[in-house]
Amino acid sequence: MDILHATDDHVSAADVYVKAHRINPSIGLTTVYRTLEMLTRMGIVQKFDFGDGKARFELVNNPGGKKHHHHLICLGCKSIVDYSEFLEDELEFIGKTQSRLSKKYDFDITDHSISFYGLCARCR
Amino acid sequence: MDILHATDDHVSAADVYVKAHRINPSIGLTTVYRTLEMLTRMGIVQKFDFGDGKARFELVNNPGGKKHHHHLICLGCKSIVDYSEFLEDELEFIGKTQSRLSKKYDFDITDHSISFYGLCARCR
DNA sequence: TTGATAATGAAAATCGTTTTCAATAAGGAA
DNA sequence: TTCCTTATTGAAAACGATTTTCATTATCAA
Repeated sequence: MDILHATDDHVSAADVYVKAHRINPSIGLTTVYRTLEMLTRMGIVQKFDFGDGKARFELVNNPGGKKHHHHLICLGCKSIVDYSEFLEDELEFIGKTQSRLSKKYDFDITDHSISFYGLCARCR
Repeated sequence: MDILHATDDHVSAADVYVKAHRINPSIGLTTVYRTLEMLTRMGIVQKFDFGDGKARFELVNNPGGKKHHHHLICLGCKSIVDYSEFLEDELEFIGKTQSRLSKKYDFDITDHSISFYGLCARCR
């Protein structure tokens, strides 16, 4: 958790492993996977899938830090930008849509994600 | 493409392979992957990642069929519901947000995806 | 018909992730 | 403390989706 806390990035299991291993070389990759899975199940960590074959992890509500946000994904270099602006509009739209969908499809909706895809300045 | 056209589902490469193989047993899995990748690059097929480890494919603008839609994903059984209702609200919200994000982050945004997560009736 | 190039499938390689398993650590009861 | 049961750990193996390699087969223009 210190490691997750110390970085803004969306880290992969391997990223965490490298950092953890640097601190304590006796830590194995398996433990990193197990711990990330547990933290995810506990709701402390959120697991993302950006489609590049490896999962990314991020602390939920990194205290004093990250809050609700979404992603802007560059299809060129696969870089990811977090954004958390314009959430008022989102709140309104999502709230409305979610309640309509819940009703119509009899789903108990607990979460959502919005991603925008495109090309960043460097990849254009 | 006939195979993709004949199903509403989000099929995996293996799904396509099984169906293709049934029609012509000389078709290999490699070719299925290669073809799906090509169609995706051509913009004819869209590749999705629902976080269950395998990619799903779907025809873009399945003529007379699928149009712009998003997904409702059950965290229990991993089933996926397409929805294409309430797009007027979405259009407004997405359009506004997209143009703001484009400007702020200097991104050339070409696409977006919205996913809702929760539990379907059977998994509750 | 020929020859160069493209497309194909089988098998091997890759890579992220999960499982197995033997070794070690923890923790409670005696 | 000592003993015993259970939990945690990491290395190595297994796994599964996808990609790469490579030799074979099609394609097609000259």
